[in-house]
Amino acid sequence: MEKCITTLLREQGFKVTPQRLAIYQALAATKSHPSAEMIFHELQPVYPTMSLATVYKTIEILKEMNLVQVLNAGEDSFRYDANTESHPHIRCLSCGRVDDLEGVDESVFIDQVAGKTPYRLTGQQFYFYGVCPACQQKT
Amino acid sequence: MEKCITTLLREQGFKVTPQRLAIYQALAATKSHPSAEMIFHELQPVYPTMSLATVYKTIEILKEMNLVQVLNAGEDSFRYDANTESHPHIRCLSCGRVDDLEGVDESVFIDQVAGKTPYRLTGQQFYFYGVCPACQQKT
DNA sequence: TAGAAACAAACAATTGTTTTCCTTTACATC
DNA sequence: GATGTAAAGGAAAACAATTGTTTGTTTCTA
Repeated sequence: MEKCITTLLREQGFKVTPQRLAIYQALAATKSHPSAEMIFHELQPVYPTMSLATVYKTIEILKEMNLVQVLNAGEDSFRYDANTESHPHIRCLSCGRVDDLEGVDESVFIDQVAGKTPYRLTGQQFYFYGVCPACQQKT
Repeated sequence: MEKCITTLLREQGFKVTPQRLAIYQALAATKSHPSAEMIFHELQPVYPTMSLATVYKTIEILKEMNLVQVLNAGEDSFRYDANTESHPHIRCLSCGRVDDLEGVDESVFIDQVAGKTPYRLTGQQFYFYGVCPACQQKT
């Protein structure tokens, strides 16, 4: 995996730097869909000189290379996902966590839409909102 | 319709002002899902003293009263819709317009998700992306 | 290992949105 | 209809997320 991203960066003419590897690996290693801020704080202890701007710029590159997708789950900041496959997400309105929705087949729904709209479809994002199991217990 | 929103405002203890009526009606009269900025510019000629802050404050109230819903179609600003029913939207990646998706039945998909997730579902947003008919012709 | 190209970090600028604070307005009561 | 008061409007400043710009540093080729 590390070899992969290293190679990919080189192929696209980007330099391979520890910061870029760290940011990508932080994203690839979690399912928590962190924001730029969250990545920054996670890496801060290991890379004390890392700046938020570097996180944003690296994500920009990863986005360009199709190694991350951007989520916009109705919050005031973006979240990022190293799983670039289109898949639905769900956000807990109580604690704010964002999870993948597993085992859901969206293709039928997408096909239906593709057949009905005059647009030429290129992608989609599905966001569900609710209360996660942990927060349900709290109440 | 106008009587309706006037009454609703009063019932909730809000004052009825020309600005509030104008903002709600601008939203109710269009299917273009305008942003705060767009509403502001539309009303500017009629209410020269109207400020962007008033637009935001009024939208906040309308949101609270469930008279508008907020869209977050992956742009850098929010859009608003006086149709508060949950329904899928599609955005043109070329010109930026946001349309409703008509005649699409999302209930089967939602039911599927409700059955699979441990979350207690409260809502959802579906965003599709593509190229609108007008922009397809341009290319 | 030298040197050019690309980079990271600090800092500043932008942009959408919210807050502040003072003036004006809506509206219940007289 | 006049009036008092709480709420609303407006301008500007504040804010927060993100994006440029600059400058010294690092990577990697030759």
